[in-house]
Amino acid sequence: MEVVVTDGSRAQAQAQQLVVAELGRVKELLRQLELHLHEPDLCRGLAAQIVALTDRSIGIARSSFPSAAAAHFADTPPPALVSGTPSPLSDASVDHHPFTTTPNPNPKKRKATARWRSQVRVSAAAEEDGHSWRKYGQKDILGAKHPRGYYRCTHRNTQGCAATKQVQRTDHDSSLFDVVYHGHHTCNRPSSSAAIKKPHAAAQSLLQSLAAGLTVDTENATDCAMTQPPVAAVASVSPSLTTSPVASGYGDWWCCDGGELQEVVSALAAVTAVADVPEPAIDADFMNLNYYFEFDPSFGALDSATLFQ
DNA sequence: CACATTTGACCAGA
DNA sequence: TCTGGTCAAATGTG
Repeated sequence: MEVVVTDGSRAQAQAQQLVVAELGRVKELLRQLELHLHEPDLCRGLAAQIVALTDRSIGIARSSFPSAAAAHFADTPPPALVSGTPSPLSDASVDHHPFTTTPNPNPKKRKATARWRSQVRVSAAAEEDGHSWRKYGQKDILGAKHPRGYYRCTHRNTQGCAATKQVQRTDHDSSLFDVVYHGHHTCNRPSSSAAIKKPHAAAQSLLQSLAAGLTVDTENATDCAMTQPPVAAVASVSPSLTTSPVASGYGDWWCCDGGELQEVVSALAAVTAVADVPEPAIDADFMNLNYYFEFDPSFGALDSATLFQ
């Protein structure tokens, strides 16, 4: 599919037709899905097509009607892999406090977590991520086949490390896990090499290294420059990236693969004060995994003009 | 004995 | 009122 842009209104009209056509196909696929609910394999295939079509439609809408699309998709949940079906990942309580580890006055009250988080989908074999975790809870999640496990860093008490993660088997493939990380590790890991043994750990390491020295050169971001996570900056350039082949955006959620992650980080490095962008341990798994980021609108704007000037 | 996991209860927010 | 995140006592493991 290709949209030839001649002028703004005409291009928008063409895009509108494309979106309508795509949504029509989505509707038809949903009808088929409804008719074949008793056939799991067929359902999975149809669901994958629906996700892919929806992805394209959103991309068209966002590139052609940026303001309207931003408003409409602002609360869209994160996408699943194109090859899979969506899982019920919760975006329940996004904490917008900075990286505080202040004592919690109320022991039963939810603690503040770091404001950035990333999500990776990993195979069972790659679930180990080089960090030491201690499980502190498990919950059955409404609509999900598998319970969600809650983990915090083993060094939480000894070193005050506030990193946590949630691990949940995906509905459509129990050999895959959705892993949502909250906060950064501030603990000293026993072995740094362990962190780069697994592909998504390499991405975590990359982003955390970047976060440590990141200073975004915008007026609005100076207040939290020292601790501003790269994911926020990634999200803040979404208007450009969604119209380029670099990464796909879903409102306040982002998706890219390992190769795209490198491009995003490189683009960030060009407009930030990061002296050296670390080189992650790249392998085939790293490149093939999808990484999801959350957009935090409380961060200052770093627009496309700034990034690609 | 120290540390990790399990699991029911509690709590905040939607 | 319901749901998801966390706590903490009980239990398991080496």
